[in-house]
Amino acid sequence: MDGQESTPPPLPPPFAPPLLSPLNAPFLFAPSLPSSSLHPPLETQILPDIDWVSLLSGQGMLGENKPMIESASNLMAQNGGDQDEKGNKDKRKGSRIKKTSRPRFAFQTRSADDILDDGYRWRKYGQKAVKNSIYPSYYRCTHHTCNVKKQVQRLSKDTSIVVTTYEGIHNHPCEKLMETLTPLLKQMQFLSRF
DNA sequence: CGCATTTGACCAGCGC
DNA sequence: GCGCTGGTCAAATGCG
Repeated sequence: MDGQESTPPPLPPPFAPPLLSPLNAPFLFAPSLPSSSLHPPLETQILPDIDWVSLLSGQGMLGENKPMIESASNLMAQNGGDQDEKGNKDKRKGSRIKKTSRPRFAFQTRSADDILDDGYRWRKYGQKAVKNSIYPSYYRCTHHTCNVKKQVQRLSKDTSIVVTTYEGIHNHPCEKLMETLTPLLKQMQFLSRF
């Protein structure tokens, strides 16, 4: 554990598709903007709608950039973004939604830390051993109106690689980003008066 | 005291 | 139809 990897958090999913719902547009690119709290990843791969079997069995895509935006936006178009999940809040029954029913974005990141600071606040709601992975953790965005989830797990073949999967699109601005940008925006407004 | 994490149980989807 | 697996819930616990 040297400092080799104080991992640069990969950019959260929403950064991707300009094709996504215009409703979310204002926030789509936010997290990808550079800021003191959002460092660029040292080594990050974006994965298309994940093939966990090949991924976790060592055939990961590290080394070959694969665009995932298309598959993600397709999913989005089919499902109307993270708008689903409405109506199945009633207790546990029926609360589970079909897998792949929401846009998903995955990153491979070489990191010592499981938690990547993407500027949003996350609450862990579960962790359990699954067949092809080492105790993946499940997180949910703490924003009350936001249903975005993410799954964090390490490759069984190479535990230095963290695979982060985002599901859904944030429907609110990134707090940290806003903190960072606010003074900048004010300054720009001020300068634009001249 | 409030919020986040842990953890076991529960449940739905999928493959056989 | 049954069993397995992954994903989620929610109570208990920990921490600031």
